[in-house]
Amino acid sequence: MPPIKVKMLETEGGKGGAKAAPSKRPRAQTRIQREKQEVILEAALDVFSREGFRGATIDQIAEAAGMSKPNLLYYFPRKEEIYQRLLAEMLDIWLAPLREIDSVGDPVPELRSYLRRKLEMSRDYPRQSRLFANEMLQGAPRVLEMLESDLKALVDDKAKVIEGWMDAGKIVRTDPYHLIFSIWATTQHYADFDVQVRAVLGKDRGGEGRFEDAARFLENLFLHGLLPKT
Amino acid sequence: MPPIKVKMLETEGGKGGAKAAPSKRPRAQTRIQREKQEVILEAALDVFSREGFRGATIDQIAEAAGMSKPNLLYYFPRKEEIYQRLLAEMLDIWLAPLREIDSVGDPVPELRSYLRRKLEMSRDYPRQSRLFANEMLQGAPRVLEMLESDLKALVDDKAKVIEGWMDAGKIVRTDPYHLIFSIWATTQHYADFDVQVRAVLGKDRGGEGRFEDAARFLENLFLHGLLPKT
DNA sequence: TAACGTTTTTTCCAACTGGTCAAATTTCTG
DNA sequence: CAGAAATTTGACCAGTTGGAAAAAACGTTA
Repeated sequence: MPPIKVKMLETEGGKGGAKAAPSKRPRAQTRIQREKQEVILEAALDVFSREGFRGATIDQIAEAAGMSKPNLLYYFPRKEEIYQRLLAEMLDIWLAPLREIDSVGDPVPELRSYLRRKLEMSRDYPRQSRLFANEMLQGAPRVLEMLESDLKALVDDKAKVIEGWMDAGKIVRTDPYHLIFSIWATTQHYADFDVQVRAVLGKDRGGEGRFEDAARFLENLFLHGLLPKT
Repeated sequence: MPPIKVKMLETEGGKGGAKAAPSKRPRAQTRIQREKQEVILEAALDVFSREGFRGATIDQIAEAAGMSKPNLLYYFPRKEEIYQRLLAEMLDIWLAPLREIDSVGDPVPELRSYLRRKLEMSRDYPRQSRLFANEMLQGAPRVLEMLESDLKALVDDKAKVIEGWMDAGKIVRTDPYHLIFSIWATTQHYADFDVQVRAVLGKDRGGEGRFEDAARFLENLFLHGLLPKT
């Protein structure tokens, strides 16, 4: 499956320093270039995921990256470019777990591992989750197209897989789309609403253990629900 | 229970036009004052819920409210004030459903109606939900305190109610906190990630009917889970 | 080490930002 | 209707913003 594309403004394919060498010949990327770009993206993820696109400033990002604003702009000539790059990178890893859902597998281990993987993503990549959430809140101006095409296609596909499980009587007949939504919602909640979760759980239960608790809870919820088996 | 307080910068208690009448006597609010403030808050909700605090500009809000920037500032001298007012108003209605959960009731209708009410809020007040989500993504700088005190207390209380149900064998023994989180997450998802939901469901299923479908699905999920009763 | 390409810094700019202020206009009240 | 109070407007301001330009500093390699 091809990597997800956010309409990108030609992110400086590798001219060797954005503004240099007009039409001479595309040089390979320097070590410094790779490193600094990494640092910048890292810092930008921090800022964008907190403030959203409009709320974030190049100065903030530059400061977080430990360099001057013009220096940063040397590597990424536009704010928009950094953001879109992060978004695209993000969407790719973010949807990987869903892609892995396999029709041949049994639903129980399959769903269980999907839940777990999504929860692990929330634990290990919370900023990416928040970046995406921010974009959604703004109405997804930059990814709407891809949601309607790529994402929809992917979910349609997996919904069919789930329906297959229902046909085989392996799981209860229900709406596969809303099932997927609820898995997204419950797992991403731990990244996007992390502050709230910690605040409510309090000092004692708000530590790393919360993810284990959440995993156990969600597994039970999705498999058995709340009512005792009569 | 007292209304939730966000530390507010004295939102102009009613001096009758923010800058007027220094120390004369607090006049009652004019009709125009009430009306315009309403219009402004309405417009501000639109903008803040999309762009977040930093991303929103007074100009945008003024334009959406159909007035000039200085005119808007006549009613709310600070951007921060508008935002905090919205936040406080919002938290109050937002938590109402949770407050209503009753210990004497039976868990099934009680949880069912909580789910429904929360989902209705997502349908009827999506902007408020997104406003709150935006605040959470930013790390809840303005409401963290109240989350740690008021909200925690409220959830602690309701968690006890739920535990009572477990003790009585009415529902399966599980973590009441994560149960509440998952109800929040699943229901608010339909407001916060509305674009995504619509995009994935497509034109045909993305209409208003999606809330009925979601309600049915969530009810089943929370009560019975996915595995067929053996 | 000289020459060249890369990286960084300094300076600058026009547009936008939140907000002020006084004057002009409108609305209300007696 | 007159006068006072409330509302609206236009001009303005200092600080911030995204970004351009050019020069200075640095690194590499012939």
